[in-house]
Amino acid sequence: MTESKRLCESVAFAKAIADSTRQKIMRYCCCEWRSVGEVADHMSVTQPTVSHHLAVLREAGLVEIRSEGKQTFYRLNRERMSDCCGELSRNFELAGGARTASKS
Amino acid sequence: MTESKRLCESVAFAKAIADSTRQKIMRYCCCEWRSVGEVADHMSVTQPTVSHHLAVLREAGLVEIRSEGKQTFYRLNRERMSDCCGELSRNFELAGGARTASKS
DNA sequence: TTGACAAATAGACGAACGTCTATATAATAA
DNA sequence: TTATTATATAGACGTTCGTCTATTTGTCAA
Repeated sequence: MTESKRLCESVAFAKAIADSTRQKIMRYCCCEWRSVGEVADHMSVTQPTVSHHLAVLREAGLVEIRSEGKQTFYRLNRERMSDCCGELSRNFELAGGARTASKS
Repeated sequence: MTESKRLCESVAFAKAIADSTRQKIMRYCCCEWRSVGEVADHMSVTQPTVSHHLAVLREAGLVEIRSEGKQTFYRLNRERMSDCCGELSRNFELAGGARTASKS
């Protein structure tokens, strides 16, 4: 993979997480499956706004999705998160990169 | 430090690196001191635009500065970069966090 | 099928952002 | 001092982004 491609992916990752509402959602969905309604109740924005942010995270591959009846559950994709953090580190030649990322 | 404060810092970090021009600058200044003019010559944007981006990176603590005569040299602050990546990992409970970050 | 509920989508609106040109500031040389 | 060079700042302009309300889509129960 070329360097510019790698930078491009790191930029996409950074853009996806560069919002406080989204990071709050990520934190809330870090370790448990959460329905859209649950997330909206937990925060100070409307349900469509939550849906919008979840879509941004989904397009960045940062959340996993599971449907059940009328509800849709989201959970942070921690492996992806780890990979992205590792790539970020590697792009700027930090000492050894992040611990959990290895495949390139 | 509170969780919301931690999230806030991760958001600020993400915003600072969430631009392709800035990441190109960071990459170019990763391992060598570079003057503003050098950076501008290396890229496809004007000198004031480079100055603007360097100011954003400076305010986020992501570059170090050194003045010499008329010139100003910038270099990526890799330790800070490492700390921010580590904090990002820790905020979302990745397995162990980044390798190089430990103090909290 | 109809009604109720959950989530997604559409469209509007203001704020924030990236870039530019023009200009100001600072340091050196003549 | 004046001219020159390097960088920063100011202000304008178009684009992207986050949020909202209104509506649509999808799923289940009666």
